[in-house]
Amino acid sequence: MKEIDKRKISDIEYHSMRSTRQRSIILEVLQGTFIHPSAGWIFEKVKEQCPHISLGTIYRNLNLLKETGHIRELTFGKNTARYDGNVYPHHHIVCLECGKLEDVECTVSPELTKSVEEVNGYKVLSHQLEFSGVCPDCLIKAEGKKGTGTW
Amino acid sequence: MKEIDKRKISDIEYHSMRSTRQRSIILEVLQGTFIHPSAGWIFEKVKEQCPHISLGTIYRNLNLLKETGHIRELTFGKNTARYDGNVYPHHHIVCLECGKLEDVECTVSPELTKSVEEVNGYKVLSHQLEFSGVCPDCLIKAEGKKGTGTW
DNA sequence: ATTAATAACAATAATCATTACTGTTTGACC
DNA sequence: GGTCAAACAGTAATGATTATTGTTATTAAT
Repeated sequence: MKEIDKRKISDIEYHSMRSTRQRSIILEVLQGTFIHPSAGWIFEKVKEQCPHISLGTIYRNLNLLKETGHIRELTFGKNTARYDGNVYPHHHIVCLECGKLEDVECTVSPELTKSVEEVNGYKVLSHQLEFSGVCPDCLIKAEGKKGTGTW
Repeated sequence: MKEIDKRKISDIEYHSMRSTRQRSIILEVLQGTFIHPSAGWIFEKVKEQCPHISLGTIYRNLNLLKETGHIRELTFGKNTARYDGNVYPHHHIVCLECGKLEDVECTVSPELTKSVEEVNGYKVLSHQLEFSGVCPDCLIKAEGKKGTGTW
């Protein structure tokens, strides 16, 4: 087997994927937003640069990028899956009113994981902490409505 | 408004639901298992006592029971929803090999929630901590396979 | 540079959990 | 027992995601 010079190839290629225009645009779009978009949103956005792309391509590439560790897939409750270009470990909070999904800076103590492994006997590979509530914008709207008595 | 004598009516009735045979059986089945079953599993189980029940009734009642706080709905990743008759606050761990879903005894510190409220400005209403890994049974199976070199 | 092999593509059909609809039955209250 | 809304069974519809098919484009070797 021939030795590969890793310096010459892009991150995507190193992960044994071809470098395609569609794939690059999808990754760029996802890394250029903070809204943790859905596959549909990404589809619309990528179409601006690549009008003939199909939804299947979006899904196929999101799965590939997820498997190679370039992006994260977030599945919150029964809602449609959303994607995160930030793979640095972090958690999320979702607004129950408007569906907004934001990052949360906090850490689950490693002792907690260790205790779960001891008590339940599992090998713990990952954990996910999800908060849900009402975002500042929706809190203000609710306050306004209360004041005018429109509900 | 007439005063209701809460002692005379069941918990379900107090929550402004009729007491129906189907609904009672669904709740009983769910409270009588620890496996956190899916709607389909509940459907099969309830059919033993109620052969003509339809899947729509299962879903409609699971949603009603959830909304009235009798049960919890667990949505783990993209998997099908699973239900928990234990509404006492607790968290879960899922086995990535066999899909088993078990309870975990641990608490997320209230300070964490408070800090999220302060930093992100949300009113936090709930949180969910989900571990994933490999359960003891599947760990043993994997060990066995390694030994015999069958993979 | 040409070409062969194959990964990725667009378009579309299929899947599957869940929800909505329709006409019928049943429980709660008088 | 009669009334009537709620709940039912059965089934059709929905919608996100996945699979399929034939075509195109990228890589790597000649």
